Amino acid sequence: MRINARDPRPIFKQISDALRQDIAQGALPAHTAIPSEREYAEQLKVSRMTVRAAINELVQDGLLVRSPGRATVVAPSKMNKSALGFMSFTEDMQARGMKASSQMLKCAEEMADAAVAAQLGLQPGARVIRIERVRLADQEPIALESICVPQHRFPTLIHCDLTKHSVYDLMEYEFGSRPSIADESIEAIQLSATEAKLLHIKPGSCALLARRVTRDTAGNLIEVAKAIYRGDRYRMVFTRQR
Amino acid sequence: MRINARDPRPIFKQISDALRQDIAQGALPAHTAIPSEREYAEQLKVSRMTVRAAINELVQDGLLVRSPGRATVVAPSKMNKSALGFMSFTEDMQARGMKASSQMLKCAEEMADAAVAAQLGLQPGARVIRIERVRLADQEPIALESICVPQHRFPTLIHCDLTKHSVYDLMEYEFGSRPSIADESIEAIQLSATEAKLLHIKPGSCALLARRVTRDTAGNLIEVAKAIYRGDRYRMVFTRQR
DNA sequence: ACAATTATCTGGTCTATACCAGTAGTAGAC
DNA sequence: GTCTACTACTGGTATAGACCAGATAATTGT
Repeated sequence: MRINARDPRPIFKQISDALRQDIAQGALPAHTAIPSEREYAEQLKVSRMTVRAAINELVQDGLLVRSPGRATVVAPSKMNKSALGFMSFTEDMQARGMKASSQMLKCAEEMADAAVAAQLGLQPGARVIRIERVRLADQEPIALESICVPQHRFPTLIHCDLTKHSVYDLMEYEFGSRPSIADESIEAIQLSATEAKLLHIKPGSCALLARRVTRDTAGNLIEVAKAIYRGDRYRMVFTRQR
Repeated sequence: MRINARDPRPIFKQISDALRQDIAQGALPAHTAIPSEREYAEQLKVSRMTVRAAINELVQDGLLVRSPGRATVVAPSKMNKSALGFMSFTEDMQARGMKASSQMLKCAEEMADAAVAAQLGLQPGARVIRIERVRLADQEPIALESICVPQHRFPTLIHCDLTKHSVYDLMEYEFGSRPSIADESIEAIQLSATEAKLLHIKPGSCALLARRVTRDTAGNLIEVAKAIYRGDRYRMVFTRQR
């Protein structure tokens, strides 16, 4: 490896790119200790701070792990995967080895109220599709779900067979809009009489209220969702990284 | 703002924390240009590279945006919710513009029970440090928190001043173990009489129960935490990507 | 009044050096 | 042999300076 002065990339970028490639190609397997920062600096005839800038980039990306006093080593590949990800109810239950089904409460076009319009970036009164369902896992009611999507983006969604396909699958494969990133909030609430009845439990029981605003890969706002999960049957799990 | 030489945090961290707080509290609204790196350096009597390190952290977190030739500005608020990534209670409250404090219930070394030992990858009976606190936001009790860390990795943690520094900061800067990735689960529960009393609300009220197992950047298991948040005062927010 | 130049800002990169706190191997004391 | 003290390493932090390219504002020349 050598530094090329005519390369338009900054020096630290040349170093980090070369290192990144070595790791990707397996020339540096997991747990391998890379040469020390001072060694790199001397060998490449650059300052140690420049080498550090290069290594910092890869540490940030989770490809390298620093061990003060010891060395910097290539991260095990399991750490390289960003494990956080959100799922539709269908996927969620599938991951738990249960079968998801639904009981439709409402599926209709309507005018967006002010709150929903704002969350979806629409004019108040724009047309949206609202789908309300009781969600079941292995035939047992687990959650109440209400989702709202802009009508102009998914015009024929109300005519699709929602018992056969998950809404997310339809969004992606029928309308070319893949859910990609979501802002979510979770709080603990007490169930009202109506909600409790639909979930077959006592009014006043505890439940999780999850709200979600979803964007597709292009950054379009595609869904606002509200879901109420039985506190006695559902635990939400996820992975966070910082 | 001033640099405190007796603060265990490195200088760049003191600067970035102060800036982060200013942004969270609205002292620096979105699109505000912050002073130039050279200005900060001169005013705080530190090197420009140190200021850069602090600003880099916030740019990384999406709180600041650099504009070469112009200035560094506060990111628009929709971007700057330090959304993805997990946080300590202290950071969480800081992000909401509130002041975190604690009321210590327990801080002691003890034997790990089977469950905790398994989660931390220790032998049953290994020594752990348990810290139980009531967490307050702006003097109001919000959460009950119980964390458990392996004694061998943070041997002197019980002697640290936990009122001055967050446990995560101490882990990172006193013991060189930066929390990096966490498996978390959330459920809705009813408060017991004891819990309700500590939180100053009625027994049987709804609450969020969050459990967390945390690893540091090197992949070591460093913490199991359990936190109970008042349902009427706390909403957990985060961003998911898939 | 307008356009072109210049001076002075900004962040981006880089150097060379320094000291610290840990880790680990080794040489010497016992 | 075993233990301790030393030493040579590691990455972590910090300094003070330097030059670059792009953006901007001030100063020119016309």
